[in-house]
Amino acid sequence: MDARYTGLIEMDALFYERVYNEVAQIPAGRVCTYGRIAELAGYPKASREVGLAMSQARSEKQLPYHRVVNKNGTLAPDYAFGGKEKQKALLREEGVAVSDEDIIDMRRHMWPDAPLTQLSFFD
DNA sequence: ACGTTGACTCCTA
DNA sequence: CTAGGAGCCAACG
Repeated sequence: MDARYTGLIEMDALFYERVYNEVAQIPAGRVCTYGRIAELAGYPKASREVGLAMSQARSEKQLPYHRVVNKNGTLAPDYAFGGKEKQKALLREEGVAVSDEDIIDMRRHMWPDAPLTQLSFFD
């Protein structure tokens, strides 16, 4: 445990490793949110750090980080992929429905599946 | 050591 | 739909 950390995260390298591990498991045609990845990595409030991890992952690791989107179903900012069109194209190739307004239908593509208790009785 | 800054999320208005 | 604020926490200057 590195003393310089506030103590909430056990070890940055381990957290990042878990994040990459989870991202790698997102199936093609599905997407996941930063917050959900953070939860799966065992650190529920570190959604921003997941984004940081993505920005640092870059090319060496071959991660499907285009499948990580924010909770509203909107795409990453332009500078991340060199334009939203890039990420949109990647997702559409995999069968993810991205609207022309760059919105993903999260109810349909979210991975893992949302808890059943969240599903409406009237859907 | 401290202020700022994010590939974030949540809540209000 | 937008706008602002708060909470979040590692990274960076």
